Amino acid sequence: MDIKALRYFSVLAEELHFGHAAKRLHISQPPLSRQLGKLEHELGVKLLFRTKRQVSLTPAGQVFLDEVRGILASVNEAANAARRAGRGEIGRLTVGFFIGATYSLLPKILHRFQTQSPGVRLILQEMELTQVPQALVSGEIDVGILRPPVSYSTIETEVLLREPFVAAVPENGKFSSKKQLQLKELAEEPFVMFSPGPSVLYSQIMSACYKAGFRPRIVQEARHPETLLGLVRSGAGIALVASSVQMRGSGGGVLFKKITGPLPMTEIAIAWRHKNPSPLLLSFIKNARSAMKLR
Amino acid sequence: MDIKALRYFSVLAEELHFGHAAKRLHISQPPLSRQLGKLEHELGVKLLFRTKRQVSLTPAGQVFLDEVRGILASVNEAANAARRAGRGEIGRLTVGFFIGATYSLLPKILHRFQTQSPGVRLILQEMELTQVPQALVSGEIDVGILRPPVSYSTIETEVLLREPFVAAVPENGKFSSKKQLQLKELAEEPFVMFSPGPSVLYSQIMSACYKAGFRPRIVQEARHPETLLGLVRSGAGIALVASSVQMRGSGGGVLFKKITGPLPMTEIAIAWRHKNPSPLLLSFIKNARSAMKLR
DNA sequence: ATGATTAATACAATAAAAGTATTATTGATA
DNA sequence: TATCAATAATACTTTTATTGTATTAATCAT
Repeated sequence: MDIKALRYFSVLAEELHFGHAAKRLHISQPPLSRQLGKLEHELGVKLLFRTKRQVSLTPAGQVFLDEVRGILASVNEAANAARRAGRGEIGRLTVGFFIGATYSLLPKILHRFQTQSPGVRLILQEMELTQVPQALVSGEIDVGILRPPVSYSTIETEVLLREPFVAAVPENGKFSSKKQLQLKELAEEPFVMFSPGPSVLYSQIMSACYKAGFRPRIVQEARHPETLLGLVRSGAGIALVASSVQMRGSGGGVLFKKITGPLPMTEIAIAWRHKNPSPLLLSFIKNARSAMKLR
Repeated sequence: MDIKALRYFSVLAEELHFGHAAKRLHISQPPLSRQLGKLEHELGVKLLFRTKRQVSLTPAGQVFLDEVRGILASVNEAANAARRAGRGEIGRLTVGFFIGATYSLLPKILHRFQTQSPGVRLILQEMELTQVPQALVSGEIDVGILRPPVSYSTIETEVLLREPFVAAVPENGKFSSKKQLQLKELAEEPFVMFSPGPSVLYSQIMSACYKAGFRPRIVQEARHPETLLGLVRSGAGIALVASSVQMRGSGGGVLFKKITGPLPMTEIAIAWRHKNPSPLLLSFIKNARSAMKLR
C-alpha cells in the first residue's frame, strides 16, 4: 500500500468524481481509476460504489477514509517532527553537572535554553565533578558542565566562565570589617578546604597560596561549598571559594571578601563528546556560549 | 513519501545494518541505501549516521522512527477496519421502528445482533408506522421495522412475524371467566380501536369483523396499544390487539382472550432500500430472519 | 600494510505508473 | 424511443521509478 494511493483515495472521497479528483491531483483520470482499483483489490473491499453516473462511499470506504485522514495527518506530522528534530528544536538532552555550576551558571543557561527551545526536554543530573567526563564517555549524559581540565581525548570542552576566588570569613571574625584582603594576610589562618580528590579547586588554591609565600594550615576538608560555608560560619576557619558561591548567600553568618593581587581564576566549562554532535547539542552549546557572553 | 520507504526505514532502524535489513526485506542492499537516501532528501534531514563501519540513528531519526512505527501500525489497522467494515462487522446502522415492534420482536433481534456483532453501533428511532417507509427513502434510517404493505418500489420488505389478534377485555367484565371467544360474540360490545390513519390494524380488524357478520361499534380511538389497553382497563370497551402486546402485561386490569375461528393474522416486516445494501445491512437482515425463525 | 567488511555508486534490466485514445454504460433530453 | 452527454473503465504505449548485479571507496582489525 502506498501513501500516494491513500492521498488519491482521500481526494476522491471528497470529490466523489474521478475526473474532478484527477484534476485536483494533477493526473489524468485513468490512473486514478486503476490506483483505486488496486487499493480495493489489496484491501479486498470495495471502497466506492460507482456507476457510470455517480460515485459514493461504501461503509467500508467511510471507515477507511476516517483512518486514512488520520494517517495522512500523521505522515505530515512525522515529517515535520523529524525536520524540527533535525534543527534541534525538539528532542531530549541529558545534562550532567557538578554542584558548583548550580550557583549561577546553570540557572542562566537553562532558563535561556528553555525559553528558546521549549520543545526540548532537558534531563538534569547532578554528579561529582570527576564523574562528569566519565558520564559523558559512557553516554549517560549528552553534555556536561565541569571544571577543566578533562583528560579524555573524545571529549571537547569550552570555557564558559572564568571567576576569581573570594575569601569566606566568619561574620564576627577579625576580617569582618575589611573590604578586601591580600592573600598573604591569610597565612596564619586555619583553612577549611575542598577535598583534594574530586575538585580541581584544591590544587588551584594550594598553588595560589604557595605563590603568595605560605602553605595553608588545613583544619578540615569538605566536598561541597555549602559544607565549607557551614564550617566557616561555625568558626572552624576561613575558606577560599569561587566567586559565584556568593550568589547563594548561604543564609548569613559568613562574609565574602575580595582578594587583591594576582590570584588564579577558576573555570567552568561545557563539555561534550566530540563525535557526531546532534543539532540539539550544538544548539545547547551555542545557547550556553551566548548566555554567558552576556556578562 | 512511500509507505514502503517507511517500512524500509523502520527495519533499518532495528537492524542498524544495511545488509541485514535488506535481507529481512527481501531486497538487495543498494535499493535500501537509495530508498533511505531518497527519504532523507525528501525530509531534508539525516535519519541515520552511517560510516562504512557502523550505522546509528540520529536524533531526528529517533523522532521519526517513533512516528513511523505509529503510522505503520495505523495503516494495518486502517486496512483491517476497512475489511471488517466490508464484512459488516463494524459500522453504524440506524433502525426505525413503530411502537408495536417493541413488544417482542425488536428486543429479540437487537439482543441477538449485538451479541453477534458487538462492533456495530445501532441507533434506534421510534416513529409512526407510516413514517417508517418515508424515513427509509429519505435515508434517515437504514432499516425499518413495520407492518406491510409498503407502497414504495425502492423498498424491499420481508415478513418476520405473523401473529393473531387477541381480545383485550376488562378484568371484571362479562368475558373475564372465558378461556376463549368467538369474534361474533363481540358484535354488541363497545370497541376501542386503533386510529384509521397510521396503523393498518384498523382496516384489518374492521374487515375481520365484517366477515364475522357485524360492524363494530367504535366508542374511542387511540394510536398506541398502551392507550387502548388503558381504555379497556377503565371499562370504555374491549379491543382487538396483536398477540405480542400480551408480552407487556400492561400492569393488570386487562385480560387477553384467544379468538377462535378464522381471523386474519397481522404481520411485522423488516424493510430496507433495495439498492446497494451494505454488508452490515445484509448481516442485520440475516440476523433478524434467523432470530424470528427461532419460534 | 593488508584484508575483510560494508555503505555508496554506476549501469542495465525490470516493474510500475502515467498518459492518450477508446469503449461501455447510464441518465437526460428531444 | 432514440440520441446525446457524461463518465468510469479498459487497451495500449510511453515514461518514470525501482530493483539487481557488479563495482567502488572507506574504515576497522589484524
